[in-house]
Amino acid sequence: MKVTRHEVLIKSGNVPQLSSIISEVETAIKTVVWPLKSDKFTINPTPKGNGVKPIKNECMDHLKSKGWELEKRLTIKAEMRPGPLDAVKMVGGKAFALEWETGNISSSHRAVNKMVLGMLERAIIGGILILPSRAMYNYLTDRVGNFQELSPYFTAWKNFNIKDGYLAVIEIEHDATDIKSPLIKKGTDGWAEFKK
Amino acid sequence: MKVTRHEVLIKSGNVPQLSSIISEVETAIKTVVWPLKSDKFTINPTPKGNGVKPIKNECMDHLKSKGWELEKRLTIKAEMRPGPLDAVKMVGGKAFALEWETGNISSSHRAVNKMVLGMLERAIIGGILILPSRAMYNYLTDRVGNFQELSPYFTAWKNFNIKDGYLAVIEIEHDATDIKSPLIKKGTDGWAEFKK
DNA sequence: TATGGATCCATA
DNA sequence: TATGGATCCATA
Repeated sequence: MKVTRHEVLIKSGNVPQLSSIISEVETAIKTVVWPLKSDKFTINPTPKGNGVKPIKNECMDHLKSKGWELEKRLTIKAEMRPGPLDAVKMVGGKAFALEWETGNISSSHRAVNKMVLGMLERAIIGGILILPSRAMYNYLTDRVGNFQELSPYFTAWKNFNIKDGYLAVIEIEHDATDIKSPLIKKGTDGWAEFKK
Repeated sequence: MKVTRHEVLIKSGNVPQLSSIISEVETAIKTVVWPLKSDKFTINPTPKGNGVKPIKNECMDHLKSKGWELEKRLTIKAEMRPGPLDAVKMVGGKAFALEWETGNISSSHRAVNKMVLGMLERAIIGGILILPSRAMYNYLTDRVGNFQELSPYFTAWKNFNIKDGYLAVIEIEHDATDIKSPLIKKGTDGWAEFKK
């Protein structure tokens, strides 16, 4: 998998180990391949043909090996019963959050809103959201989050006044297309195939 | 239908005819009944049993009679191909937006983000989002937008610095429950077909 | 019960 | 093709 864009929405004050966090995340993205055991990510270019759930697994495994905690629950606000974040790294006593968006595009809005809220409440020091490019989106489950569709909203999120924090959105894309590459199965079947 | 809460997120500067807009919207909400032709909204209290699509129709019809334009497309930003807003009223040469949320809760995040963006870009002078209460939500399609689940994010949206504008979220609820009231019919989106 | 999906629909 | 939605799933 390759990184095609890295858009910074908020960067201010002091964020411990920021450059190594960014480096770890981008390196982890590049470890993601398809089919499994191959040396790059080759997607079957069937429109809306591929499921999304298993795609992020190798990235998360790599981050875990670098000290990130997976499926970590953080208390963002007292009245929220928080769902887990995909990955969290503790840096200088503070939490840095990573989300690899595989839900609907509207869910991407919630993901960014949650990271902003977390920074305002000082529950996290920063966050990164990973989204497919529009080119990749065309081969995935209809209406999943994608960089292009979220991008008009970037100017709004840039308005937040955060003292110390970092917020970015990373666009990813397959390395190649091949009609002979297996479709990523949808639903729980895809997960089962990944685990074999 | 009744209005159970009206939470103001942004109120600043000058918004033409604001009090009459609020009054029209709240009056329109109260015209919504179920079953049709009855005098109040009586919901069948089957958990997740009722569809959401037809609920807002009477409210929109009432607003249309008060000069609101329905399913109106506004250019929020140049690079967006905008979807329609549920209802828009022109006041003092400016557009005031109304959305009655019937999608997934994550879609409610997008709806508010869009109104904030519209105010920052000065494409709209204000906006109101209408959401079911948690009590009503329990009888509707699973995971639809609801006031309680969105409320932890209100503090984030209150941070925006808008010169002239109004942004609010209104919570609505059925007037009564009755197991003999007809279920509101569901469509075939999402997993509905898959299940068959 | 609560939260974050994962999927397909309708329509301009 | 692009956008907003509507529906049910998985799991703590």
